[in-house]
Amino acid sequence: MSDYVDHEVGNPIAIKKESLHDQVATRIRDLIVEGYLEPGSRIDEGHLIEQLGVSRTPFREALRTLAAEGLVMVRPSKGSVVRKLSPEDVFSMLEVLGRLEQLAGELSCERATDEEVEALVRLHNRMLKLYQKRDRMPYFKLNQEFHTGLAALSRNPTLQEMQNNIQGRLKRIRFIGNNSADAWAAAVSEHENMVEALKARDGKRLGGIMAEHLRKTWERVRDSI
Amino acid sequence: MSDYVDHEVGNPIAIKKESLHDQVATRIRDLIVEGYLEPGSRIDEGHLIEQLGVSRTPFREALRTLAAEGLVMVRPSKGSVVRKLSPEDVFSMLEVLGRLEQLAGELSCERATDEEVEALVRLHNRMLKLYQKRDRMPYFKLNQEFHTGLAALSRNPTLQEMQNNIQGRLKRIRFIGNNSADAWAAAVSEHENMVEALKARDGKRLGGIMAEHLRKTWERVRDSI
DNA sequence: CGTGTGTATTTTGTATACAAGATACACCAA
DNA sequence: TTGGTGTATCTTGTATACAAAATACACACG
Repeated sequence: MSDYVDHEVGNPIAIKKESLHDQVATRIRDLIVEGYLEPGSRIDEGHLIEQLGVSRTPFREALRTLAAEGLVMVRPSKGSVVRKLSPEDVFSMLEVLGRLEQLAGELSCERATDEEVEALVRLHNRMLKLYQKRDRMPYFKLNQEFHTGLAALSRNPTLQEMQNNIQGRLKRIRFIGNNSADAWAAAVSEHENMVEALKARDGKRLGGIMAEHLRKTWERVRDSI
Repeated sequence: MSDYVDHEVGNPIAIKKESLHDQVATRIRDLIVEGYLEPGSRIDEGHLIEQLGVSRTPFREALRTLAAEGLVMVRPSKGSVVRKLSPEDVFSMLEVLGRLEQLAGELSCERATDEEVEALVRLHNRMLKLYQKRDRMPYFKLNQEFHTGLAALSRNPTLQEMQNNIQGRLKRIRFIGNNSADAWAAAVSEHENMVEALKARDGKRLGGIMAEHLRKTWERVRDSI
């Protein structure tokens, strides 16, 4: 989740000291997303703390927050495993995510400033360029940013947090989900529609597009699970 | 969040050994909900571990999960505080919760068995009896159960998890928010409508009622924040 | 051979120790 | 008095030590 740790936001002077705990959590999150830690596999504490060069205390604390985020499972006295997502899990996440982004779409149209809308349009244009070059990885990253960005325009912190959480859990799946050329093209065209609706500030329409987009996302990833 | 800790569900033989960590987390959660730990106040580690009779290790792990759940804020090197909800926070949570329960309503009508529907109706009837006696506290508890129960009928674990998380954060607010007699009556009547729609398996209608119910909940609690 | 039982080894859970940082406070100077 | 500086004290962060499980494994017995 958004992990309520105060990071002195908006203070450029204060040097940010991230606790080992946080660093470790971020690190493991990455390891999971990038597939170095396989879903279902045990997390070898002894091995990892050696690799990371930290003691068990911050490491285990990190595991606890990752458990609360739903990325790992802690089995009492039996160690932790990277959580494995069943197709049903993924489906349920996309079902919820669809509604959340639908709401985000509706609210953004009401609450975003013109500047924010423009910024998102520019982001979209960068995505288009990447699509033309079929530059998958950077496209993927910007895509995440686009969805996060839209959620931010909703001015609803809870919505952002929940969206962020689900997105985090799905990242790995989508990361490997090498959707076909067709699917990619379809997704891009859906994004076109989003941007149009957002510019027109047509919340209902944008919401509908978001819901539909996520519904189709399921079809695009279902086979890669 | 649902705190991915394996509790050997569905195994009546295995004696459940809850780790200190989990017990402490539950305990602190209760302390927060019941108001023994005030929002905004610092969590005195030294004092609490003494009261609880545990060492710092499991205690601090518990704090981490509570932070991830959004109940506590950890300020690096400065200790933790019980998270304080601004009216905007509460509003944003209800905004999201409204959508989630709307979805829950829609899905339940499609996916619940007749038995499950009947069980929820019975729960509703018990609530009615409590309402007639104006027995606030037990009513409140059953109300939570009702909403949780409806979410369960959606067969969507992610939805249940998110709903549970938000409900947990709001518990304290709604707990103290002693709505007026009118407000209570209105809520009861809304519940009547829910049950009707559920029995008729009219998902769209139930969804609408849920969304509206949560919107009105905001009006019912806004002043008690 | 397979199965079970007891023991050794590893892993996990919790407590404690130590270090580093933050806070409180007293004392001095203007 | 007020403001600032240095020191003492208390809190927090991290590492380690110890205890309790769980797992692996070897050996005996059927």
